[in-house]
Amino acid sequence: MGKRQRATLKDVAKEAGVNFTLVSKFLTRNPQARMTKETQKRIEKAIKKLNYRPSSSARALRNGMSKTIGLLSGDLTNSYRAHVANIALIELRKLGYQMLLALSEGFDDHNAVQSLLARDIDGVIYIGPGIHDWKDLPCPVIATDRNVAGKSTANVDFDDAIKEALKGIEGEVVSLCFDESVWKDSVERVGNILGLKTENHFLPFDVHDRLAKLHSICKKRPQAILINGWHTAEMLTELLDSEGGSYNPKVVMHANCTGPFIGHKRISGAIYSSGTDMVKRTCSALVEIIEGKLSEPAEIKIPSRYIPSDSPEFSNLICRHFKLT
Amino acid sequence: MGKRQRATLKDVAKEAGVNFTLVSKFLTRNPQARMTKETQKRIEKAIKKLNYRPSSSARALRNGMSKTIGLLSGDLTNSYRAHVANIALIELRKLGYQMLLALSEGFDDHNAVQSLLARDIDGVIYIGPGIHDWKDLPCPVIATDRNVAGKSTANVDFDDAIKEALKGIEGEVVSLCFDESVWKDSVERVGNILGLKTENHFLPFDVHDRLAKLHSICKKRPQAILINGWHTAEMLTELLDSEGGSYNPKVVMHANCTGPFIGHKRISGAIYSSGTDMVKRTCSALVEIIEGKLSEPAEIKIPSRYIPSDSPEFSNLICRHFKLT
DNA sequence: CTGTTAGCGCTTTCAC
DNA sequence: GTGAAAGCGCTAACAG
Repeated sequence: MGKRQRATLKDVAKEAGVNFTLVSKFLTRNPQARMTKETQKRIEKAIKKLNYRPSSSARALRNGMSKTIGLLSGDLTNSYRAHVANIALIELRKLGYQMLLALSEGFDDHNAVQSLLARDIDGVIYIGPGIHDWKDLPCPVIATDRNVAGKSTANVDFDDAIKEALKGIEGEVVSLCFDESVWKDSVERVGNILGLKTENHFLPFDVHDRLAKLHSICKKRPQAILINGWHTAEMLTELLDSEGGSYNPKVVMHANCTGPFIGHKRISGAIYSSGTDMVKRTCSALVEIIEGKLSEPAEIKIPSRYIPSDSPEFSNLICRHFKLT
Repeated sequence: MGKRQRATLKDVAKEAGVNFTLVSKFLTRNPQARMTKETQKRIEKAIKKLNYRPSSSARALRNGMSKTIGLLSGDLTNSYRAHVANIALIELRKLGYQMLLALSEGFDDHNAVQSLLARDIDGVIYIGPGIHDWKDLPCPVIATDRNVAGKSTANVDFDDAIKEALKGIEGEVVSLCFDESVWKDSVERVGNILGLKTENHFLPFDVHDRLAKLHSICKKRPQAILINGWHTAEMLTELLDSEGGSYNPKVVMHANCTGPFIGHKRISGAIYSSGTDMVKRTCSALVEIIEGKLSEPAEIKIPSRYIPSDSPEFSNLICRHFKLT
């Protein structure tokens, strides 16, 4: 099966009684050929009649670009990633690009990268969990929440928000994040400026190990705990609860989404940045790079700010369902 | 910028000192050209050295197929769809196909269909919410949980399971589903066989309206309520709870996933079918159709069976996190 | 304003 | 065993 026999340019041209290149020029709005209204009409009619659609393969071959962007992601079962994919898809379509999906397996990007390279993608958005192969991708890449030499990034600018969050803190500050996040650098920078003792811990991916890590951190009783990663924030607040209120650090988390989790009394505030905005800007920056309007590597900064939990704005982040804001 | 300058067949051929068609034959394992080991070695080396990757656009153009399948889906924010997309992606890759994603907007498939058609996809998997344009897709299509004239489908075979679920029922049976589901037909068929009075109601998509619908149904006090759609099952059980136990119908729901919702005491049992299996078979059937190994339209039947809530097996379906089984 | 031509990278007969 | 040549559908220079 499968022999579509779609109409081609030549079919359309024959139908319209013109040369097929003229049809091409019509389609691409080539200014070199402003044909008579009469001709245009005929071409339009022929296109409609034959239900003609240009072959993207032929165009890709000819133009050297496929108007397709690869989303290199981890498991979509993770609702954060599903949201990102969703927004990216909509945004890319607006920009005239298709989205090809590829999933890393565990932390291994290798196969996913290969499957993307096998197609002639014009660029890659990286929201995967891995850290290796993707640096070698022979096309523009933009990654979120991580620093990568020579590649474009879209990172939240945490500095001012963290500074605000740490106001009034004088004791020890512990920060928690995954090791690819720019969060750690930000906490360090701000800690230096404020003259605070900060300590960063990378979170094990395994939930069991992570809980153990949280336990050991709580034992040291830091005055403030900064968390990048809402799942971990949930775990921490549950842990603090189970200890019965004897230890009450200032807990600040990063939120670029709404969720039920944020409602927890243990959280003193959120460092808020817009997840939707991040994805949108990631998409548009990538497209601009591809189209030569922006030079690579680009460094997109997503603004953030501190929202204390007693501010009315905070309640906007509380919502029964997880959702990027 | 984008000028990749990837190596082509000719580059490889020059490097290996052979004709470029020979390289092509090497790549495609063309039996017509079983070259000397020596030549093979040289070609292999050249490919590696130049980091050659075939141009999929050129191949697509030449071969008339792109080895790409479109997933026409609704919003991925819905975790059921995200799971399906996830599994489909993995499955399709195993089968040598890429996945292009397109999202319907609301119930409108139009733009999504167009964006898919614009690319030279070989086939479409339909898990969208819409009902219109997709019938006209000029390529093999397989849809899940709905009947469509002339197109392939992968539907759960509910009959036996429903028969089992209705054992012992003598009063009125009400069935609930979305209007595209094959669930309704199955309930009708089984009702006829068992000589039961069955009544089907289509569920409004809007949650508010749906709740009203459930209210009106409960007023009539049917002896059994069959639900296809776990979200609605949740709503119903909550509703029954709020009525304080005065009305206790036999509630049976369809489950092709695990979830916390199933734990509810109100549910007498689940009609179980494997969601993962459904997606996998959908993918492989579509690929077989595309490759001419299966004639279209294919009708895939996914088995199901009734699992009463007091059976030990039922507890396997109860899980904190939603997941396709 | 419209047509001619070359060629993107690849596969596939068909010769040698 | 290997190579020559045609052509998939399209675009863009270049002629007319």
